[in-house]
Amino acid sequence: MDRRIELRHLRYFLALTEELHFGRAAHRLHIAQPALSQQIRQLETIVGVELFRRTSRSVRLTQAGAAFQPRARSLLDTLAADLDEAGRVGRGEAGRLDVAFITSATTIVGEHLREFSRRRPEVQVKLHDGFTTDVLTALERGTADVGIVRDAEQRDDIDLSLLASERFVAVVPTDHPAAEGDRVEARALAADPLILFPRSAGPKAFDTNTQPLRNAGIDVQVTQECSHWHTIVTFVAAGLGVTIAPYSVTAPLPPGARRLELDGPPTVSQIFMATRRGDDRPLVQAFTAASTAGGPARPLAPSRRPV
Amino acid sequence: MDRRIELRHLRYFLALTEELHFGRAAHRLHIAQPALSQQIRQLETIVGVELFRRTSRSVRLTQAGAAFQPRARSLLDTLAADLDEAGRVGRGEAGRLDVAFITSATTIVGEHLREFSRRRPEVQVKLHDGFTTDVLTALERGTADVGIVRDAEQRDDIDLSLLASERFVAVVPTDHPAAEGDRVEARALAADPLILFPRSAGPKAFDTNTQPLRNAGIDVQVTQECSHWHTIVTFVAAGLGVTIAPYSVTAPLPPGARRLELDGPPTVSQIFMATRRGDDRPLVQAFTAASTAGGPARPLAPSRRPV
DNA sequence: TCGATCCATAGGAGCAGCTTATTGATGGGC
DNA sequence: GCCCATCAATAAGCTGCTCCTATGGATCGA
Repeated sequence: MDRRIELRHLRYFLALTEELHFGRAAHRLHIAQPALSQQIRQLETIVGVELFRRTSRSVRLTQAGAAFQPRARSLLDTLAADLDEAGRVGRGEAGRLDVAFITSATTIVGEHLREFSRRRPEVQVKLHDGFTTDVLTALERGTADVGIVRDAEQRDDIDLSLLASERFVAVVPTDHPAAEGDRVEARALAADPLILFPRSAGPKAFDTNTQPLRNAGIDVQVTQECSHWHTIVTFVAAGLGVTIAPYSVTAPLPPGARRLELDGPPTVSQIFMATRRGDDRPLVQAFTAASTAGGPARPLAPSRRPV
Repeated sequence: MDRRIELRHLRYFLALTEELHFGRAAHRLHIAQPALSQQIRQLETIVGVELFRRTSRSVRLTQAGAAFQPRARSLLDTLAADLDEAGRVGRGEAGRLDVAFITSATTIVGEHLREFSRRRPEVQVKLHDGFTTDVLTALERGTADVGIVRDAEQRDDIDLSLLASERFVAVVPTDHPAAEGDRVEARALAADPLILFPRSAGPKAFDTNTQPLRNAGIDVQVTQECSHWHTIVTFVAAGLGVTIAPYSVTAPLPPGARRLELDGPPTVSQIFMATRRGDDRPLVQAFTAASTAGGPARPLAPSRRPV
């Protein structure tokens, strides 16, 4: 007789605490009265104490029963909420998403995030900024669920989906000869020292970034290597050289630097969302899908499950 | 197929989250592997999401499963604690006890309470002080579980058990002729105005309290009626008259009043614990029993129930 | 004293959950 | 490259628990 407690016991117990009448409580539970008597008795042997004091004329809660009632009630409520929550997580409506992104994409990530949060207000997004290598490492190791990188190369284990494109622009010191106009031809920068991130930080990104110069027949030589765009444009403003940068990292510019549109065949920088290949988790799917237009993603009336 | 969730599902789910292997988890649960597969599948249809991603080589938690695990764990732990608590309440080892007592018994109630709290540290005692009528009313109405009264008369619906006895003493102003000694004969107070509570506040208590005077052949006439002993002895100290009081309410006395032992046949005031007749709740029994000597009331190793 | 009410008990039936046996898929070893 | 080991899913039958109906027994009002 070492039966274990089941939720049935709690459900029956609570019905009886409310009705204080075996017949009515049983009716409400859609069972016959003897079944309820049995189960309540069983619960009492499990707990080891009398929960109801009954005569043939009345049913009253004992102190132990009175103490147990709110706890049982709360337990069932909690469980219902937990099931609901698990369901939402499973459908990608709630949960936590780790997003790793390169610092130079902060503006675009922010825009995307605002849209995603509107669609999935219950999802907690954890952000991690870093260099391209950090982002990819986080993705590989599972530290991040989604990575956001710029001009990445294709890989077997990673899916890329385009998040945004933006043109490259030139950034020159305000005392540069070309700084008086709004536009510049790449070849006009041939003699200037070039400030840029090291190629090792992202070969494909580096090559894309310098494409306008190579299109103009310039032999690309980086005079000053910096890791952060913020540092690069600051150095430009200080008159140490010029750079070619994706538009979004040049707004705003520090005083002393000036942005110029590039003449010639347009080259774009592409920002990708990167996910592990085969990662079909709903939240990941929802995040990458948030850039595409679409209706509200969550059902209007979340179904409440009986417990 | 609208089966309801049961604790069995949670127990099986948790075992599987820990083992991440159907065979081992089933073994630990003392069931066969297919039974576990069935129940997990059933749980998943109830929740509406996949909780484990399984291949024939591996079993992994999904995000929904990972989100549900700590909640399920906590639910079972909570339930175990709740059952434990209900058991303790049922055995009178925990819970709440409402004790109504007369103000003049404060000292004795305090002593009794200290002993009771030592024995039942988990019981929360709620105290209500008032006059004898308040105490009895609270007991009748169920507002109080135990009442503590002084020199009460027997009643059909209330059980009395003696808590303490104490002698009566006289209290006189320090300028009273008898105040020079330590003792006094009751008849020496015959001419003094008597300060006491009204007889209507408790006829039996009043009669007991005035017994020493009546033994001395004095016709008892209360000159000044007060409800609280504190007020009575203050009036005595102010020289308005004398009184006869149970010892405990005369310690300490305000300046200006002096306590004298009474000569003659001793009369005692009895303090009773009053309970509703037939109230066999363990806490009530334990409280009334706390005055009698006895070992520790709670088992040394409370049994932990499996859930 | 009789009847009504209501909880407990008794005995039987149906089904949920368990069992063993087997299938099917995956991955490692020779 | 084939075979075997591993492991979860499926199939089919059995067991035991929960529920049922019928009845007993206690209490209260008329």
